Amino acid sequence: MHLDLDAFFAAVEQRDKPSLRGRPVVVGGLGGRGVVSTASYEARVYGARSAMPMVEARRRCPAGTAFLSGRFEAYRATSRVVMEILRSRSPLVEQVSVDEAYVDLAAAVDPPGWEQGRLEEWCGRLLAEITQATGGLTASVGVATSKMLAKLASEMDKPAGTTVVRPGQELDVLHPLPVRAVAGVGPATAARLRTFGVETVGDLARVSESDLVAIFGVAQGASLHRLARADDDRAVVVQREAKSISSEETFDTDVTDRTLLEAELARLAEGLGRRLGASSLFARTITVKARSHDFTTVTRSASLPFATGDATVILREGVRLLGGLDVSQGLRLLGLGVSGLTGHAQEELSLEGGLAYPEATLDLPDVGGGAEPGDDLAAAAARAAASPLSGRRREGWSTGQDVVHEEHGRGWVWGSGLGRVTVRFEGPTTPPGPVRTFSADDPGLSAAPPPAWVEVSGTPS
DNA sequence: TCTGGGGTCCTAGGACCC
DNA sequence: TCTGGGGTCCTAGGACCC
Repeated sequence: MHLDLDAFFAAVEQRDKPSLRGRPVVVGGLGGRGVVSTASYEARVYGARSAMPMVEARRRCPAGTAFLSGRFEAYRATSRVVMEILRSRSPLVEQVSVDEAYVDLAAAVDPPGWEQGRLEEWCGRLLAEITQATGGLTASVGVATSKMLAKLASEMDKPAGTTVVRPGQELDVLHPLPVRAVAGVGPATAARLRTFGVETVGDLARVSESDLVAIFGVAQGASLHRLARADDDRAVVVQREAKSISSEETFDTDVTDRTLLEAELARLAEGLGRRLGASSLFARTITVKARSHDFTTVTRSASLPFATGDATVILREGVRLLGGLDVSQGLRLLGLGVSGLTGHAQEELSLEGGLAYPEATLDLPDVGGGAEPGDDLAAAAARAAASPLSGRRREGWSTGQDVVHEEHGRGWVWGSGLGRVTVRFEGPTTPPGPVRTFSADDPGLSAAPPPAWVEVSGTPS
């Protein structure tokens, strides 16, 4: 079963503010460059749609339309109520977004059969309970033999409708639909298919798999071939772990000033650090995203040799990455993201023998783990190899990297034999210069200018 | 006043390792 | 007579979804 809450954001607003009931309501970004998140059914009459620029929605909707920026905490709270009801029916609930979920009815506590009428009645009771528990919101559901068909079914009788596609009916329902109905077919794929004369899912089903693979690649080609036949065995997955966290901001007017851009990065990094902390996650890869006045978008990313949850580390890397971009024409959007998420900061892993970070804050040259501005880096790297901590193994060793990490004069030692040492440093100070990497025996190491910070790493031998 | 924000997955090339 | 094959990781961009 697929369940979709009807005009969700707008419906919550109308529930909480009686004066909005029966009136057009548009929820979305109210700034100059905002777009519509949700339009109530009254606003859809005038052509307001999700993803439409807000100015366009304002042009179309009559006086008396409410334009709102949204109250996400209220939406999340209402969503939780609905998801709890779904989980009371089956343990296998996959929440796709705040307003959408799949439920595996085969795993239900009291699974309804396919008999005519009984299934519809079961869904009717579910929808009634949702409406009652949420203070009047409605949802639409679709039930079928696969995720794809269930989702298509849920869209067929909106709002507050139930649609069942029974076994054997799949292709009769699917094949007349436009190709856009297939999961993974968006505007670009639909346009390419049209050049081959493929308009409907039925047309798509007549294209050979080898042709589709030749045109769209292995993954998408094979997927199109199967989905066009209603061959969809994707499982209902209860919860997936996050792979990335990001935050971005579109400016009301394009920004050229690097000081302003870096201030924005600081704001974004703060938020990311907070969100990482809230979920006890740490990230290795930092990504900066920049969109220009002409809407071209570039990303720059870099992977740290360690995982971090620290906003200042994320910010420092973000500023460095932004430094490599040309902002002279102005940016309309700036974003910052982290990925390569793990549940443990490598800094916090303990060493065999009971030596644990951060208690092991030591004078760097003594442990041989790093160097300070002005140090002879080649000598420091050599000392690292000769460190008394050499030979210790870090618990949970997995990557074979990051033996020693030093930052701002504090040594973080992850002991190991150092078979080969590389010194990576960033300099000079503000703004951060480029990061350069040297191997220990590189003569350029001694000749390099004093760095702002140094990171020494090696490969365990 | 053209085009948000938060995600996932895929592809492709290059570096690097054995 | 120049230079294989398999694999992983990293980076950048694009398509797609809600």
